Amino acid sequence: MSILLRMEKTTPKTRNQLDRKAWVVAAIELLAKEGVAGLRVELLAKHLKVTKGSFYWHFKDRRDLLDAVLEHWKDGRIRDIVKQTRAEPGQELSQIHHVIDVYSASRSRKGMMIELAVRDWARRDAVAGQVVEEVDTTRLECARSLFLACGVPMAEASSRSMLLYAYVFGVSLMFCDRYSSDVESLKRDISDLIARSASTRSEDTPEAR
Amino acid sequence: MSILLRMEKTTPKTRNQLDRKAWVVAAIELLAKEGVAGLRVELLAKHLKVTKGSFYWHFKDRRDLLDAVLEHWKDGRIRDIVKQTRAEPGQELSQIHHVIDVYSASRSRKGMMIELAVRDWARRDAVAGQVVEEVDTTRLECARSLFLACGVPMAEASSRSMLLYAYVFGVSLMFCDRYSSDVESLKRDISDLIARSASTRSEDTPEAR
DNA sequence: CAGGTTCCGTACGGTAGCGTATGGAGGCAT
DNA sequence: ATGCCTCCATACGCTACCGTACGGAACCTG
Repeated sequence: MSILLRMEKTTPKTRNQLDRKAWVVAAIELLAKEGVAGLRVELLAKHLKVTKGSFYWHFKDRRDLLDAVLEHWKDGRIRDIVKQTRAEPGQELSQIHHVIDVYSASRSRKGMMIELAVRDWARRDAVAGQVVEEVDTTRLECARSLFLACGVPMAEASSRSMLLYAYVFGVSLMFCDRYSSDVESLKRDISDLIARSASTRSEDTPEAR
Repeated sequence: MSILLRMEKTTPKTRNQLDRKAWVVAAIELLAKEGVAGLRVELLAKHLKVTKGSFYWHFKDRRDLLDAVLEHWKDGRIRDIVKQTRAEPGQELSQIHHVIDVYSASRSRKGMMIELAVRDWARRDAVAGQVVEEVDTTRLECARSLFLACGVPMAEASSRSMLLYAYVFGVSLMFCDRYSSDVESLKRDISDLIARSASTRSEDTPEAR
């Protein structure tokens, strides 16, 4: 009966059957901690309390896993972007600040660790590079549209979008904790620097903050 | 005779004797290409046309090499910082733009590859983290003094310094080539955004570059 | 020239990781 | 119950790498 078949497929809790997604999720976890070079099959299997015999049933080889990781990450990121850059009319400026805040390393540390691991990976792997490029393009377009909605002209909206994402990635691999005593206010000031003209662009209050 | 001894020490061209520095230089080369995980003893020896028997005479183990690489990199970076942030009075603003320009990935690509490799390394290694922190602190202080010389108040000078370096590192691991048709003008605009208030801070010529 | 030192090659044991082959346990169908 | 299919364990060969032991060549010193 196909009904019973589907019931088993949808609730495989009776046995701890691993599927591709479970492997990919665990792989991303390990990727965040150890980097691509540390993403090894047997180590990953140990984390999942199984042997690699299971792995090579679900995946052709290690590269197959890596590709699946990239696809999974790309889909999740792109879904996240459109969710975080969707602003109510008039709320675009605060939404920009929100985006900067979300990516601020201290907040979602785990997500940033994955991000940095993937980006370092992308420096030497063409497939990863392609994925990062697609994610970047989507992010930059979404951020730019936010700036445009604030009245920022096109060229400057592009510049500020690039500055925004380059900053959040760059600051997450700096050690700014020891540099300033008050890191929070420092990051708030930088957030204002990146988004400033979006508020002062209304042709008045040049000194307003 | 100590004279002959020193002559041989200073001109060891007769034989291709390798010293620690030669190994470290080659190691940094490999580090830029493959990352820390790819910095392996036997592979490095092959690049130098010798065997690892030579390596283990000059170094206690692999970690000894890594520490030497970090020290060498740190010294070079700190020397470079003071050289590039030393501005003639009145030339501080253009010097800021120059610093941004130098770190712009397209220029000194190799140096940035090393930089990114070290920073990714520093995310998982305490010693590398300490080195990066020291370099960052020095860089931020030097950049801040440039902003201060432009008349920027203390808090904003700190913010803009952090923004500057976070940007140059962040943008170097993005793929902005496909995003904008004119990358050069885009980067120039961003450079202006980072340094802008330094010029408008003189309470006149708000439209001047 | 004899002896010591410096520097490097060779050979070895040991570990970790990739991928394959094969068997086996459990669920599912007839 | 029997056979098939799914999923995983075990065992194996292979490679790459680390670190050590030892030998030898080139050079210096006396």
